[in-house]
Amino acid sequence: MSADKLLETIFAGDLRELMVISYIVLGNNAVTTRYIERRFRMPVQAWSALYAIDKFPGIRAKEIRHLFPRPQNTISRAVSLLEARGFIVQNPSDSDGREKRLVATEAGTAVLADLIEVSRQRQEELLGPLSTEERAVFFELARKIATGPDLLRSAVMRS
Amino acid sequence: MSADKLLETIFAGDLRELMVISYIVLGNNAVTTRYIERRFRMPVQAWSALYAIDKFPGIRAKEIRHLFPRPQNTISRAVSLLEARGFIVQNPSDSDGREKRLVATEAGTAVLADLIEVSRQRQEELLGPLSTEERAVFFELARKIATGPDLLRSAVMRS
DNA sequence: GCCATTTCAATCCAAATGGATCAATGTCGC
DNA sequence: GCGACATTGATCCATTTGGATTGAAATGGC
Repeated sequence: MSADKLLETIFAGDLRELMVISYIVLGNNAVTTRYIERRFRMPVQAWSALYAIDKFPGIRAKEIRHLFPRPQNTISRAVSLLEARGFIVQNPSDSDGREKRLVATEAGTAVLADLIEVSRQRQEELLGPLSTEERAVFFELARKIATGPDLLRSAVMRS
Repeated sequence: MSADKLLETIFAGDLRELMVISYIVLGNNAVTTRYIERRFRMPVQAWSALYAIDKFPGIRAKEIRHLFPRPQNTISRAVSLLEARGFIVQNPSDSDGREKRLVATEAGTAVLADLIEVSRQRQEELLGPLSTEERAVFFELARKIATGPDLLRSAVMRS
């Protein structure tokens, strides 16, 4: 059976919304993750962290998790990598000796600019099939889902 | 800074669409993957494969990749696991000795019914913030993105 | 028909992942 | 101000991941 036919059937089932989201993300990751790892020698979570640090100078590691919900040790390692590359510095917090305030360096901001530019282009490509209005609607609906109460903690899948 | 404030800022940047999609998926995966691994002792890709096999009896391993774009060895392992559990059988193809036609067993169909039900409930929860109309619009736009020409192969991120 | 090339799926193995634990620091009850 | 508990971030280590290779089978060129 052709790929199109297979997809059509899957996207007609009860789980269509989960399926289509999963498909977009798996497909896009295959392209994006590989490219970023090759070009920037950096796992995706490292550049996500750099993005967060640049946007919010002085952010703490645990706050990055609010933006990119990944395991804690993943963030910890990403931050170590960014420091080792000279893209950020970790300043011990004045008010709490456990915390480190993370700040991007000039080198970090510079590499991030390239990352953002290629990501923006990729975003345009990905959203190419949508008109400007559709794109705005899509974002607004996705934002509703993202900020809904049950995204991070589920009643039906409670552990 | 509060989690809400952080998100609001990220969702206002140039990469807002990528950010919101990534946030939904990372957040949902943290919940879903863990639950399914605990309850069904099965990685997500195994139940995805089972879903595909049940929907398309006789499907070949490589075709599953058209539905769930994951590395080839991942599918191969998932199929082995499903066979070891007695959830599918692999019938050598008549027309091509390399291929195996995959078919779900009764046990496979039974466990899949539970998986589908809990996933459907999770889907309702996740999409709770949307009205019925919004949900239909969201799906239609996501489907457009998913079936667009540049999802699986990128010009700006070509490797 | 024979050999080179392609395709399907399994396997190898270095690297990444993430749950669990740990050490250091802070907070709270009294 | 002392002991119990909580929180931050680093590290440990068994498991998983995925790019690369392999082996087996099919296809194509001649």
